[in-house]
Amino acid sequence: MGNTLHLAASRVQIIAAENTWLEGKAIQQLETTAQLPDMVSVVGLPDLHPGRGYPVGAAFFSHSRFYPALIGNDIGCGMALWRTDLTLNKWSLDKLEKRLGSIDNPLQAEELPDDIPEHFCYSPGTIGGGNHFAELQQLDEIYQPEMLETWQLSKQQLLLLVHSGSRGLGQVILEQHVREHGHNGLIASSPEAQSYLQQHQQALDYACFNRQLIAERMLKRWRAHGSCLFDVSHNLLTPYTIGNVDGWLHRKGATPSDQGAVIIPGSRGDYSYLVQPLASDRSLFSLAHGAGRKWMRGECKARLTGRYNAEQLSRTAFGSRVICLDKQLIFQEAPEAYKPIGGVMDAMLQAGLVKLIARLKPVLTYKTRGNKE
DNA sequence: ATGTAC
Repeated sequence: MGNTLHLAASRVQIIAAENTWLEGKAIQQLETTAQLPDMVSVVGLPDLHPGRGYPVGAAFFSHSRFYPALIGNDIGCGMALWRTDLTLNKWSLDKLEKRLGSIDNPLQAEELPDDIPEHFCYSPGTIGGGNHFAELQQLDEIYQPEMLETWQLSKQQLLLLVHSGSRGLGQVILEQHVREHGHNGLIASSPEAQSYLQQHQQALDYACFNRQLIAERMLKRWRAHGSCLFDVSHNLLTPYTIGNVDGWLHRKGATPSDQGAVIIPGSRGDYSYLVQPLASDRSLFSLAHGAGRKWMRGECKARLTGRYNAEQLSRTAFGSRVICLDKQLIFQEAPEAYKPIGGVMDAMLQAGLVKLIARLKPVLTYKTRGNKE
């Protein structure tokens, strides 16, 4: 191949600004992943951070073989943004919080449509743990008013953002895969690959359906109505042709830039940005999926415990509220544990990957009502 | 990340 040298030089790309801070371990993981057999190129996005062996906030392009372990257990995890008819004039924060109650218990069979696939049964209607959340947001700054007209969105209307995935289903799929194939990946033409792709699709479908269940469940508690503006996954595998290579695009915490408008959320105490992606092969058609962790989960409590208690962490600088009765989790998910979203956006703007549509700020975040020490 | 493994 005539362009081997060029390929070798550009096998690992990182989208970053001068002030983007990236953990060394994450870059190391990115470089290690780039060495996997049949890997063509990898891109670290500005929210790149270490994961279990492989980094999060990255896209990986391979040919003839793909790696389910790169997608991880939460196949189909993503963001759904809903327009609602809720306004802060109609409902106080107190009332919204009270009326929402708990959505920690899975919906029962009788609360679900009866024509759904059998595997849509893993804790339906629940958001799960970790960085998952459901959040009411309010428009704060508008850069492209015409986009909001297209969505028939006024400044008073609250938006509902749901970040969740395929719950136990993706976990079962990955576990079975790793048991049988370890981390060697699958030859794309093999029957095993076809089988994984079929299960992967089921997980994508379930994750999307689950986000809809969550949104509808919340709106019902508020006696409100809404409609989904978009639903985009950031953990998925897609067949793709890039630079004349027919291969496989793995996105792990990487938001697609080829599916229309998307949202890049900050931490629960930071802004979120609605953006119009400008698709680019330089970023493997991907964007950051959020702010990216700054601190490891295990160290958050010790780092913050002298400054805040759990109660204080349930209120943010925006005056928004975070419903999270799990004491460990609220420290792990504190705004300080994440990078500021501004820097992530700067890196993507400088790289010409996005055009801003609007800035949103949090109003009420749901994590869990499960009371845990 | 996970109807969590010990």
